[in-house]
Amino acid sequence: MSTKYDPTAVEAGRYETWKEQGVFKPSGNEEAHPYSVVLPPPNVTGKLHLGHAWDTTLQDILIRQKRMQGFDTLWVPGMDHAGIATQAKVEARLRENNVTRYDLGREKFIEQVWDWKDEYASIIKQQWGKLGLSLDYSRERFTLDEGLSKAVRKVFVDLYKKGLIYRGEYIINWDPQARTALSDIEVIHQDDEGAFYHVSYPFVDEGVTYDGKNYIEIATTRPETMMGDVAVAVHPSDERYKALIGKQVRVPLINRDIPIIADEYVDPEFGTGMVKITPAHDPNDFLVGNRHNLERINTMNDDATMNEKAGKYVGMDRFEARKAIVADLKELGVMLNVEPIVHSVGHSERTGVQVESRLSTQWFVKMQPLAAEALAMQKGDDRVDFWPPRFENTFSSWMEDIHDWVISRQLWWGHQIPAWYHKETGEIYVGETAPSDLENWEQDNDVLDTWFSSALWPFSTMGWPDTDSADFNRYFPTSTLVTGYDIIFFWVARMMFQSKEFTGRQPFKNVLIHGLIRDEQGRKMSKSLGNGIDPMDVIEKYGADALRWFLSTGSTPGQDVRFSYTKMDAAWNFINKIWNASRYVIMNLDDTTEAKLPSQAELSLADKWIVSRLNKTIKHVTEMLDKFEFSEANRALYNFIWNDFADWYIEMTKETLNGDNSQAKVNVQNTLAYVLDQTLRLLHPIMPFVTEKIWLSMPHEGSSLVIADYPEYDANLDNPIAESQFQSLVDLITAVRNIRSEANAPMSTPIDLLIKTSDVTLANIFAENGDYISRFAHPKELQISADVVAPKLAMTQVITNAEIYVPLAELINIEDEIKRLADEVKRLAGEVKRGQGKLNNERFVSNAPEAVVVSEREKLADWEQKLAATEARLNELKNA
RNA sequence: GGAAGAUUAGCUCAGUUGGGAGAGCAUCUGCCUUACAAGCAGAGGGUCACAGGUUCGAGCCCUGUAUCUUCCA
Repeated sequence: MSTKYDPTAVEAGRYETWKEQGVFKPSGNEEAHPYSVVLPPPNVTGKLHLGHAWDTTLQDILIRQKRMQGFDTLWVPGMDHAGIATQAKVEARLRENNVTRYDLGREKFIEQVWDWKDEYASIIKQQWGKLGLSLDYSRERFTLDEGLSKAVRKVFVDLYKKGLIYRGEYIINWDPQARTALSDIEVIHQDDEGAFYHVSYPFVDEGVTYDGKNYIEIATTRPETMMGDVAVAVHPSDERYKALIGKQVRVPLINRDIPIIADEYVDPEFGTGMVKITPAHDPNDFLVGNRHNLERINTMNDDATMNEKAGKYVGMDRFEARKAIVADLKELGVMLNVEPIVHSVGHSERTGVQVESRLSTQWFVKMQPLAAEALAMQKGDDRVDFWPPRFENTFSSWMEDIHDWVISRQLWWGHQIPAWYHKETGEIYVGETAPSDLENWEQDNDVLDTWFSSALWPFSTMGWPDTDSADFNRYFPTSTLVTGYDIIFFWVARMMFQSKEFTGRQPFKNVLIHGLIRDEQGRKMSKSLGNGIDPMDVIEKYGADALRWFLSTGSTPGQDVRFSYTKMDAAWNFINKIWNASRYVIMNLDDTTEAKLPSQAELSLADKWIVSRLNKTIKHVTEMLDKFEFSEANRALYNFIWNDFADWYIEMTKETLNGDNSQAKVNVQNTLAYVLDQTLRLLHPIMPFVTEKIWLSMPHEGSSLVIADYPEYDANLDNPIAESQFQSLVDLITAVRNIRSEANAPMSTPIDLLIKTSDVTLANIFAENGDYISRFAHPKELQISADVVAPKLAMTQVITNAEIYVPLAELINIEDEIKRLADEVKRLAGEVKRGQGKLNNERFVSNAPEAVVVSEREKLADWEQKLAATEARLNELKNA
């Protein structure tokens, strides 16, 4: 083994070996409980980023731990076709050669997208391997594969037959670049700089005035939609405008006469309290238009250029048209005021362009009944538990105020809608298979929203709609879904209502929600900022295990985490520590060493102590992982390995291993191997590569840690007495180190060590462990006795039930020592006072739990003893 | 406008039934001790945002305020 941890060497070939061994497949053990996870399918749009690495690492930790614990584990991989995003990428690639998808035609274009898909799918699979994910590739799925497409068709047809899918002309969000409809949640609202254009609309009839003027003032942020104006609305109870209701005003530029109407939708407080109504270009106006039977004038083409309804502006892009219209209004003298404002503007999540509200015919899912079922499910036994629980509010408040879901997309890449229109009669046919007289029908050109298929993922990947399929019966509902809070609406909620509707069950028992990964400055990683970090680069430099350690440490559930190279350094350092501790252990084993714990009778104090500490760590780590508290589990492992095992236990074993007691040596070897073996098992789900590598280099049974048993807590191994006795030893050694440091007396400087104690047990422990004291404190002479007489020129440390003196005639500055002791007395006196204050408080003694009072008494006694001893020594020095 | 989260050491963050404030990094001091100098040993450093309240006891529970972030409208 090299003296430094080299992740490249450790990880090379390991993943391939695991795949060959087939250790990622379910055990198929009928006796075992199943534990299943479906991987959130990454988009085939591109490579995996750090967010994927985080998400999948958490899943792999869970799956690997459960597998080792004997569950029949299944982790299903797969990818998402990501309709709009992937299509946009392929179109962009074509555009480089001045080709559009229309030049190619639908069929040829789709072929190109499949090529793209194959290219990125293979990159993504490589990345999964680099991360070490224990996926069952024999069950890999793709949202567009035959089985999943069948599920999609069945769901569409069933919902249609139940009246939960309908087709109609409504106002929807339109992406004019991708030229497709978008659902509400695919629109990102952001504050943009714009303007309120105040325009005068003159009254048609002579003599009509308001506020002494022959016009009214209308404010709009989107003057380019003026050509579609069909009314002006006021609030019915707005006293200012009551007299105007029913009057006509004339829209400038196109000179259309439109009525002033009353509608409750208008907010009298906002602006002038008058709004122009443009039903074909605004969702609220659309509703107002419906209530008043207003005409819908669509003035734009699907690429957001103006159409013939826009008069002279026809052919202009919407933003050009705005400029031209503003100029013309100024020219006409009807532009009263231009007021710059910052307002919220919708942008397409995928293409980034400003979204248009557009009137068009689309397919919708009627959400109310489905949402109600999902909400009801959450009140029963078959509920989905959110971790942390607050995210259930995110889910339920969205579900409670749900809008119908636009599911048709004017794209080519995706599941084509299983609806056909009769060429002559116009009749609609919806079915899982095409009509038999296909020549008379034309299939709907549109495809379904990608999320329509992702929503079925937990059961469509298990063989549904074949409800007799083995996987569906064995592994559904799944155990845990892991994903980020940013797609609770997009995905989690939709899986929940579709699963409830079609399987009658929860799709997963738990949903673990994590945050986003940010850059060192706390900014979101994005292409435009160029601050994204490729997980493969990180793995290249630090190894997958270090990345996984970082990703599972230092953040609390649901909270964002900042990536930082400092933390990656710390992760690498920790693994290097594990590597070297293991190296030490392995170097010191014999051929006969077994990773088996010797009987209690054969264990030394240090052995009992480390075993007890390990046992507690096992308990804590298991409990924390059961609650998805990865960070807490990792912290316990870190402290155990670095502070307990490496800093203390290993250092102590050097005494025995270099000694001449061969039986003691064998026991220590076995204990070392046992503790390391157990520790590697605990670590394996988190850092699979390095643990496997080390484990295979030491005495072991079995072919791989992947399928080895996970450690279990054993109450018999808890040893509070050993822990407390060992602690005395640690306190003693620390005290001497402290004195050496204070007195600038390094280990090479010889000292004498005088321990004064009347505690016989303690004196025995120190005497029995004299070798350790020698090793760590290097005393020239060691004296342990109840009647030690300390010379004046000695430094003092007081520990529980003992006083420690180190005579240092040449090195000691008596004034400094007096000051140090005086400070110590002050500190101890404060502790004693605090303890007494508590215990003298009758209400504390009677109200606090018995255990707390007892521990408070013990602590006070300890402080009092230390105070008395320190004070005595201080007076001794002062009076001498 | 509604909701959620955050505010703890110089920096990044833990702190899970309320019972003496922690880690990593950074800083200071001393050590090449036969696993690791990317290491070891020792040390310093915090009115737990602010103001009230509940309690024998509050970083933790309640109310309000401030600042920042996110989601929704």
